[in-house]
Amino acid sequence: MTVRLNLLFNPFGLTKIKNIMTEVEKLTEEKIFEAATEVFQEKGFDGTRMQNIAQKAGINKALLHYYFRKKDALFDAVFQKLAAKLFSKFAPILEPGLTLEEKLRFFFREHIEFLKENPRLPAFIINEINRKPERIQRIIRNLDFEHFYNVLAEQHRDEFEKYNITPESLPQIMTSIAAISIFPFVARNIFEVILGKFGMDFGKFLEDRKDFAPEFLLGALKYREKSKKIKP
Amino acid sequence: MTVRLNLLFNPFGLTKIKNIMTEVEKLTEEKIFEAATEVFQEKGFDGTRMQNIAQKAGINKALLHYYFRKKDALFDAVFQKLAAKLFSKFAPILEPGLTLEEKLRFFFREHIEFLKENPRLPAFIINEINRKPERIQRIIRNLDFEHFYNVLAEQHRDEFEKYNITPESLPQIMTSIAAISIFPFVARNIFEVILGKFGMDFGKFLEDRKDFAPEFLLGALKYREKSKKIKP
DNA sequence: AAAAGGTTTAACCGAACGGTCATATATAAG
DNA sequence: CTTATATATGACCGTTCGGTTAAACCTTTT
Repeated sequence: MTVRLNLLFNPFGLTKIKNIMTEVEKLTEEKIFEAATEVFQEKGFDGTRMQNIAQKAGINKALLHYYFRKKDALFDAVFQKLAAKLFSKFAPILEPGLTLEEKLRFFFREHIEFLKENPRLPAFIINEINRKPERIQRIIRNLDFEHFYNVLAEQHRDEFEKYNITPESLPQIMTSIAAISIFPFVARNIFEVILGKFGMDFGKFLEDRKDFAPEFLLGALKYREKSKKIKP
Repeated sequence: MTVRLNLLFNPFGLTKIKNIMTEVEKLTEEKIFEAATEVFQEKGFDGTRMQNIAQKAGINKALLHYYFRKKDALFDAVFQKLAAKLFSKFAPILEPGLTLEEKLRFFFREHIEFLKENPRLPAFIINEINRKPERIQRIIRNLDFEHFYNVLAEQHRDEFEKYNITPESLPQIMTSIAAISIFPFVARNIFEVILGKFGMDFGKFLEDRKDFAPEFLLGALKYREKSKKIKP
């Protein structure tokens, strides 16, 4: 386990081969990783101090460098894991047996719920990507989007036809779906204050959004259906 | 002018009263401010080095502290100006004489064009707010949202009725509008790579979006009109 | 022209940071 | 028990950073 972890987290060098892994070691490495995940999300790469992570993990700073030799290495491990976590939540879109409508309702409900549990995740990923775009490119380049599109178009050929979803408009629609779901969390601090001015609760707003978002999106799609003939 | 600038930028202390301001001084202060605006947007507060700003402004680091005594003070000045710039772009929504449809089309076109010219602006504001939420609260608390809502509801009473826009759904709709317009810029580096995989250009995507966004949103609103009777 | 006050600079300072090292402690193997 | 190896620690190092200082320079006032 530790070997596998080190291979994942520290791909650049000296993964020590150990026959047996002590329970303590596993705990320490996990404790570090969890502490780092917290601090990096809260403070960002530049704002994070190794001392701070060590403190939160309840260990010495030198021990931090014993497990993850550089700040970069530790950050990369955390970033990669969190990015995968975020992107994996789009996977259910490809599950078979559901109509497009059903998928949309399911997606928004599950996605917003997931983000409620990981509210700092999207802003963290987005900020670090803006700070150093190479990070995401390495991750995204390995994903097979052509496959993604083909499966989706195959599964929903009729609905794509009905709603006039073309290879040209699909990116616009997908972007809007992601935006509607993610943006409230990214700009949470802004909306929270504004909503507060009207005596509204952000938690309530999010609960409402689980229903509002799919209805909103389906409305937009269905209207395309109506106006399809007018503006082909 | 310098006095006014210093009052704005450096509200905590010693605004030197000068009868006459030399041309050089104005240039220096402006040069610093512009350099700081660039660097802060690119690197964020934590990633920015005062030495780097001084270099970009073509001056000495000590002179930087002569004009803006602390990094915080310089950052606050830049942040406040940029935040105002970003939020001010929502103002046209209150202009009289246009229908809701016209406003939406106008807003998306102008807003996306503005963001094309200031692509780093939204991500910068959002990140720094997440890093230190107090920043935005000070700014937002002074805005009169009740007035905003009243004017809007007054101007478009018929359309609000027609599209079933209520005090409860308006935040959802406004959030979605902001999201659809801003999010592509915030997550630009992600979308750019994905679009590239399909041989599509991000610039073209944005141009398309100026038309797509309002149609999309109006579709969603108009569908509400249709289904209003079904689910009141 | 000389005094005064604002502007610019090079040199400097202390604190904080990422990272290392020597050493100690714990664990497993022979 | 002894040896070897992995794990943990406190002290330490070189560098970088935000910020300061003292002195030089320039412009305006008298």
